[in-house]
Amino acid sequence: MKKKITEKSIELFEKKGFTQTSIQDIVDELEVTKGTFYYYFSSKEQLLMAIHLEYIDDLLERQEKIMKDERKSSVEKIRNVIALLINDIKDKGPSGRVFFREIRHLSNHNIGIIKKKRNQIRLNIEKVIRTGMDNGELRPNLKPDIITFAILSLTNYSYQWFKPNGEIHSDELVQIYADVIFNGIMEKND
Amino acid sequence: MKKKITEKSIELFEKKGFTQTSIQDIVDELEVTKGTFYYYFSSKEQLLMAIHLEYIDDLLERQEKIMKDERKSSVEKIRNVIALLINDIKDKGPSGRVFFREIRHLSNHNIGIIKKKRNQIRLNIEKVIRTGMDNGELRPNLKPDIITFAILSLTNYSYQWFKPNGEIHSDELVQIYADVIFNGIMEKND
Amino acid sequence: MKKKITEKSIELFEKKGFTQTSIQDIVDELEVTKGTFYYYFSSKEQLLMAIHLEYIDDLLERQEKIMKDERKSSVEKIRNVIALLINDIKDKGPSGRVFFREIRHLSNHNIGIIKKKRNQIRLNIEKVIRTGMDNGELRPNLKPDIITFAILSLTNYSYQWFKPNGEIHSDELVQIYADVIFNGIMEKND
Amino acid sequence: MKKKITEKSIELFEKKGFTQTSIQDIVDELEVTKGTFYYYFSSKEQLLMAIHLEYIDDLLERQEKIMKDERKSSVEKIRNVIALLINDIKDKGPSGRVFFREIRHLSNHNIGIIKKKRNQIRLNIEKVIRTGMDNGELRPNLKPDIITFAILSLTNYSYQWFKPNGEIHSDELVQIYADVIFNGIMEKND
DNA sequence: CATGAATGAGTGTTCATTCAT
DNA sequence: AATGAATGAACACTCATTCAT
Repeated sequence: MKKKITEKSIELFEKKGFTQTSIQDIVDELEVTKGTFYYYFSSKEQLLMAIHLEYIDDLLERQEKIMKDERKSSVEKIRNVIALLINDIKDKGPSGRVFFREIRHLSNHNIGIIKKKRNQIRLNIEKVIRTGMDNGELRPNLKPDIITFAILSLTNYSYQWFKPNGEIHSDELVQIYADVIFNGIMEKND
Repeated sequence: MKKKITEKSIELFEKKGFTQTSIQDIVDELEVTKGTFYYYFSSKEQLLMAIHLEYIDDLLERQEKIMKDERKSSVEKIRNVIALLINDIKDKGPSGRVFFREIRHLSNHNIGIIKKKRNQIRLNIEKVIRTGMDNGELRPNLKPDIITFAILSLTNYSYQWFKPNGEIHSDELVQIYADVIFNGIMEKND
Repeated sequence: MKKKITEKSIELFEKKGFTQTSIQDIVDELEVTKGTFYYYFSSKEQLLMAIHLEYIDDLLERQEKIMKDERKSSVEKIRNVIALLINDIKDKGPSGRVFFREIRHLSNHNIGIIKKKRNQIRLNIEKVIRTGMDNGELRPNLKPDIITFAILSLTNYSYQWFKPNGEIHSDELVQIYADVIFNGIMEKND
Repeated sequence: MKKKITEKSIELFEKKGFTQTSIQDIVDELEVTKGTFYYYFSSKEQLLMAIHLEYIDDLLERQEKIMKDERKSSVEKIRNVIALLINDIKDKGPSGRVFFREIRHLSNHNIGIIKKKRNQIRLNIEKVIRTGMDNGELRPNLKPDIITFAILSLTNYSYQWFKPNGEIHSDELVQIYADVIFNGIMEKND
């Protein structure tokens, strides 16, 4: 039941937004009553927090698996992380959108917890960029923090427009984005 | 007074979000009454629409001024548009954030109007990319629509993290982002 | 202007009801502002009272003209009064409907004034019925007060369903109603 | 509680009118809160509709019981219907008054539903008049539709003035009204 | 585990009225 | 004679939350 509530909530939060979705809406769709909801969650915010935690913990775990793989070059790791973040939108689209949009409705305390984990993801990318700069895979004059933001912008903003079942496939998008990031769009005349 | 209401609303919408900001909050801060608000705006949504229109119309106008300048190369135009979009966040930060976050609270009809203008901005970028590809400034094998999304991701997502008064100056950010987009981050070994 | 306000108000009060019609609605239709309204009327209720007074005073005056005519029999007078009340709906339909429906929105003091005049109309009918009973025109065993209510029911309720431009003409309605009142509907077997 | 709300609402709607009665007024009198009201009724209009439906359905049902009674002559049926309608005002006075006065505040859709049932009552009377004309109980030259309006005028308008605990008893009123309708008020000279 | 009745604070909105100009 | 800005009290309605059963 807890699982069912979470899933239906994600669906509704994505469609109508957190504030616009009432507990009543959620329990109506599940054909239970409000009492049931409050048996499993102590508040609407706690439900939102659960959704956020599940999303970010899973993502972080999978990212760190990539990061720890010593057989991969820095470039490969970056490419893998881009793939991870883009594919997440394909596979867990609604919860991703909820994650990016509704964090504001958490309490300050909970926002802190989530942001810490989000920062961890960012710092992991920054670190691999630094490594790549040091070992000659990447240009030596980059600002790793800004480059990290550039990568996260590409991936995170894609939830705003990327339709997983649309014309372009997520694998193709990953390839194009990686190509832009690594090679740029300008014609090289040498 | 209409101006004062709009400005205070943008400030509050940015801080607390559209739904979390009540008309009461707005008029309390201005030390007027709700009647005054409704003398100037027929509804809360109409106020939000006014904010959106003002933002997008100004942006579109300035973009088209760049696009029409025949002395500029495609690369220059792209660089100028990146600068335009990034600097907007510096100069009109709060309304930009409201613009990107609260569009959902407009009616479908109004969303349509805004999206049409937003699409125009996107299509203008796409067009200049195509021109650059045709005249040899840009690599010939690009997907202009996706590249456009990449550029918009960089600029639009920056409102999420870029602090205009922080360590990094907006001009510097523009330069780095343009460098990434044009040249990529990978070291060229030739 | 005062006349214009009154007329437009009657029109709107009939269409939407007194409470549902705002001062704003009235002045919008006349393309003036609320200030203008309050220059001519001190309150919304005073406007309603003016409408009521105009209606009832005119009606009462015309009824008393009928009553004082010594050449008319009682039966003729009753028939004339029925015609007067029915035709009023044809000629001054909207204000009649406002009169019958919106009196409740007057203050107690004003309701008293109107009801006094309305009672006068009723008592005038009652008196002519008594006269008719005394002089043998009408059956001697009637209750004049109840008969009066019967007559007023027929005429006053007609505003609820009678459409002046519909199939039946008001003259015909008067004739049928007078026939019912005077002769009844039962077949006489003698 | 639903019953209590309905009853108190009828009482208040009758005293002050639908528009002039706020939900707050209703719940204050019952010493509950607005939330309770909205737990039982989804809107103020829905409450009004419930009142209307209860009134008209009961009336229609009782009328049709009279109409189907084959032992009764047409004249008897008409007399019974007059008694039914008049007594309803005695027994369910307030809801009758609400019924006749506040229908306008229903939505068009709901007005349609109620009017259909109201028309059924009217058509049932019209039919029995036609039968009476055919079988010689009533004068053959009547207009059944207008006569029906006459009867309904007498009964329906009585809510405007008839006080069940006043001088005159409802049985007496029925008798007088039936006498007027059947025999008229004019002295027959034969 | 789950229900359903009830709460109470809050929301956007309306509107008759006032008043300086 | 008319305007337009402003008021403030009221209104229908919403909703997260509580709690006895």
